[in-house]
Amino acid sequence: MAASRPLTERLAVKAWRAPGTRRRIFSAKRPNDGPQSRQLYDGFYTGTTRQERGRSLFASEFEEEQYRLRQEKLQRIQQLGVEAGLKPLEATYPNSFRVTHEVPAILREYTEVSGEALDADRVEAAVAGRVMAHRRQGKAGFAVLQANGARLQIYVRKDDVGERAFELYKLLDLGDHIGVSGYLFRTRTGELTLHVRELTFLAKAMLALPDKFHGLTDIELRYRQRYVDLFMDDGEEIESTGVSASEPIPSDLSTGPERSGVQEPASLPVAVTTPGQNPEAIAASTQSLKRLPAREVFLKRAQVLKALRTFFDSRGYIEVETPMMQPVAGGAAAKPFTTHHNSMDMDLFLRIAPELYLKRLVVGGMDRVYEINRNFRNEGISTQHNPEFTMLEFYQAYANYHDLMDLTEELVTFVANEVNGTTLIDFPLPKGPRAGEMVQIDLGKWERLSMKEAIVKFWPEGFGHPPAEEDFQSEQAFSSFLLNALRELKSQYPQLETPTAEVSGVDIERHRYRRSLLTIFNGHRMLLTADRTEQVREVAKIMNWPEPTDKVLAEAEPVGKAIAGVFEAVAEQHLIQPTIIYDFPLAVSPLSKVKPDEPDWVERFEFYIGGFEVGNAFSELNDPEDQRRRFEAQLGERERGDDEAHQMDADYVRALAYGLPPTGGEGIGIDRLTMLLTGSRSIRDVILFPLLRPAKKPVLEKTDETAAKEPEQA
RNA sequence: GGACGCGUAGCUCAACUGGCAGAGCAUUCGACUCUUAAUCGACAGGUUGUAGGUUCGAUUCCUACCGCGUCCA
Repeated sequence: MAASRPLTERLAVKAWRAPGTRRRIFSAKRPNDGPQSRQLYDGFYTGTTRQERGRSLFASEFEEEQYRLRQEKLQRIQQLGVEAGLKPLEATYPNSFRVTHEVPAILREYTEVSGEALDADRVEAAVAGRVMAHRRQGKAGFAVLQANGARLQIYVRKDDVGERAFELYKLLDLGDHIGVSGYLFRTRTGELTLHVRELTFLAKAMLALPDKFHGLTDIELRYRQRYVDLFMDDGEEIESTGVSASEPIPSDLSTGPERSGVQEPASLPVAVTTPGQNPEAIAASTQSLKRLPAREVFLKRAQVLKALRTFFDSRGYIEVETPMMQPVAGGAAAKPFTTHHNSMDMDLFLRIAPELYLKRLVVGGMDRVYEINRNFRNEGISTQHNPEFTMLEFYQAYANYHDLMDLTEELVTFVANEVNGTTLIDFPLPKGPRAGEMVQIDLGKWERLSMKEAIVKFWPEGFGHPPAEEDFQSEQAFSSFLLNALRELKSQYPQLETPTAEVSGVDIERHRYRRSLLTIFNGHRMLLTADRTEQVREVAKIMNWPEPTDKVLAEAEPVGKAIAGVFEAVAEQHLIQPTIIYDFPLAVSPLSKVKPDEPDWVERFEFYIGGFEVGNAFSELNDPEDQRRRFEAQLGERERGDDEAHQMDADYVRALAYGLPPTGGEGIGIDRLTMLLTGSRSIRDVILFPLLRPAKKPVLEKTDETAAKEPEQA
């Protein structure tokens, strides 16, 4: 059958590119149409309605042409099938195919069996899969079938399958699904191959597969068309950051002797293949320097979930499901998504955390509960943030945060061993001054630091002395301390207020780091209470800033917020090996129980791995009066403009009034944990369908009517 | 929200200082009964993300916008 003339000749109309797309599309809604082009355009799909034209979209004429050609092939496949006695639909889209072996099972079972053994004792098999390679060689050919993530070569010879089946074989395209039966053998080069005797067509790929060697490398396309990514992606070498990996961070950023990450040998290929390791271990470590194929990542994700359930189920926890739509979005500091229930005429929020419901269950006598489910936060998107993400939360009555620290270490170690068979991971740091650097992390080795200790330990050089215990004691003390730090920095580093884009002759990374610290130490965060007017003025003077306005002066923050902010600025990025940071300021912890002897601090910890927060836990506040007061304080924060401040939840206070036993509770970000266990640099790599802006280019959606008509027009 | 980078054929990538937009894979046609990123021969495939500007001339320079990425906030 002759290829038809290019569509352009027939249609005399040019495709245009929709704004913001890389592809040319046909659409009835073409902007800026002149009368002439509109006329031509209207003639494009004769006999179809305007609406249908609007939906009849291909990436290009080329793709449309190809789609049509494959429809013609499908017709011929149908003919072949009908000649062989099949009904038309059985020939093109049969309902099933009975396999005797799964491809991965065949590979497992016969990988060690020699060609001679296979010839002597023939193994018959029927398998099915997607055609991923198609090599014709005159009256024979090899193809590669992929199923369940495994690939098996097949050998098709005209003499063996007959004229009709070989015609069918010639009509196959990459991406088609077929079933084959025959016997196993080894080729001259030793590859396990199925010698085909019968060939059954199962389904057609109407669109072209990506480059067979490179696959999809366009990150956007991998996320948007995950269905392609999943069967095409076979991983890739992680770009070598070997040079920066072995370089320590600039010396004036590393203060103490405790930069454990720096002193670790970088996990270069050379480093992992130390003598004495068995071959599998070497292979495994070498492999881990490759990005895992998408499919593998999501298989591991499933194993993570399974391991978590095993862990909790075996400890007497009950898995529960609590509302995702909540009248009050509580349990965390975050902006919620809003939705509306029509028949009840009621606004609802997608939950930002299950916390308050789970604690209600503990009130109800479910002493150990856990939930693994989605949370939704209406915030920015980054390599560690997706608007919907999966959270594990668990609560245990009669436990406190010390118990949970032990449990956390046990849990992470257990999951790592279940999923990877080891607690060692090679992980590309996703952010901070060492972003992109490969580090080796041992998920079985944990360090514990109080927040105060962490601030002292990671206090940067050039900012004066780190805070002393008494500096944390009062607002006044911490405020003066920060002020001195600022003075010190300014005296040591006069370029401080120069914008990063304008500095010259200094290390940009170092400069950026100082600037980012500055944002923590500066203006509004220095305003620890409303009565800081003089200090703010002094800061402004040091920094050559304009005289603070009343608005700035009014934006006072509690000292606890400033301490937590300083912790994030100086310490978080250094917490690469698993680290528990415990004892948080009360001001940032509206649901935690205070420490009995330090009323401004609460029994709470977060744990950090790879430079970011993975989990958060505390001894739960169970005094309803105290809880009510804290909600009210949060309302005050909210009125001051903090729309992440916690909302009042009167029913939760009521639940507490029935009596919550002393309880420890914890939340763990499953996506982030999965990132660590799969070596993924972005949260989008561990979420099947991460949120993206809708593509302007619609994915294929062609009406049957137009599709059927066109060949006839040719 | 800011800074930087990217956007060229279905896919993966070229195109020097502004000078005729090119290759591989895939597709189409042909050859080949042990190939494996098969090979060999031929054809076809493009409004260089969009809109404007500078220029004799723009994929290249400038502006705005769209999308994505990275870092920062």
